[in-house]
Amino acid sequence: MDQLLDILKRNRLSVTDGRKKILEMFLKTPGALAHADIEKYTDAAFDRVTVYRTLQTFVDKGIIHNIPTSDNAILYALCKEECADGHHHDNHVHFICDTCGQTTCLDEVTIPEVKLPKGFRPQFSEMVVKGICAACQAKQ
Amino acid sequence: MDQLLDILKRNRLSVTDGRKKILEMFLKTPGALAHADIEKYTDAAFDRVTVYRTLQTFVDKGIIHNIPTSDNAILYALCKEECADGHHHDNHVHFICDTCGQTTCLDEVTIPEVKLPKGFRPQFSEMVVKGICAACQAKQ
DNA sequence: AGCAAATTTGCAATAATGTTGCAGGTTTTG
DNA sequence: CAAAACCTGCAACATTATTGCAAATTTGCT
Ligand SMILES: [Mn+2]
Ligand SMILES: [Mn+2]
Ligand SMILES: [Zn+2]
Ligand SMILES: [Zn+2]
Repeated sequence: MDQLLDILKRNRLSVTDGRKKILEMFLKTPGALAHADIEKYTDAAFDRVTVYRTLQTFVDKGIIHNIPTSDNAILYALCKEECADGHHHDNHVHFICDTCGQTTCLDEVTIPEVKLPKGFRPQFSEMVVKGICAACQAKQ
Repeated sequence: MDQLLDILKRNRLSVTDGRKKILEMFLKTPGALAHADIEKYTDAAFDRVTVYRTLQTFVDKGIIHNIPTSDNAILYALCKEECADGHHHDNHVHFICDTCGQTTCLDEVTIPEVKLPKGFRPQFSEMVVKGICAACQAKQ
């Protein structure tokens, strides 16, 4: 069975055109996507509201995770196998390229633990590194 | 001289009611603030636009820095002495409490370096830890 | 295939958030 | 104190996000 359908079925989601198209986009794209990217790619074939709801559904199901940023953009990227239904395990570093603007999941780079001041109990960490990505570096 | 005036003078900013009030709020607050917090605290005495512009000015001058989040809120917190005019040096970890919602600058906790895949050149890192803060832990 | 139930979508309305130009007001400079 | 520099508030506009509800689609079942 198609990977796309497999993911939707596994998460007990109805298979609809919008979900297929949006999920397809995530499977094809190496980096992260913002709401705006999806609207552009799908050529506004789906209502904005549908895109919002689809992204939220995918996050809830553990199909995609979001990436913290300092500006006001919410970015999303595909989760690996281990995430499921409300339990995310995306403890990898994210890289944002200053040159091309692309955000990459560095799945093989684990977020290091840090020693916190007395009394703080950590549960989950996020780390974003900015700089120049491998692709842009190679073009120099 | 008052700390408040000192900071404004040092950054060659006109001393206005709005800037005094907003800066005062940052000096008093242990955690981070969002635009909405400031509007609430100042009781809408200043126009929204003025608040936006004041925050932007403070960021430009290196008086405050912003903090990455996964949702759509931009948070701001005071910078330490070393930041100035467009050159931020806030390489500390931020902590977001799941219980009280407060975001804290852990100034003494430095963001660790990570080994990136071949070709990636890092320039700047951000790290956010979520969990239960010292204050909330103590109340248990 | 055909039908009923469950789910999803699009539309419209509304809210929240952020940006810009400009005239009038305030602060600074000397 | 006066002129210059700077800052603020208003209005208008733009973008982004949320909600309720009816129509459309998908699913589960015969
Ligand atoms: Mn990721
Ligand atoms: Mn900080
Ligand atoms: Zn790049
Ligand atoms: Zn707390």
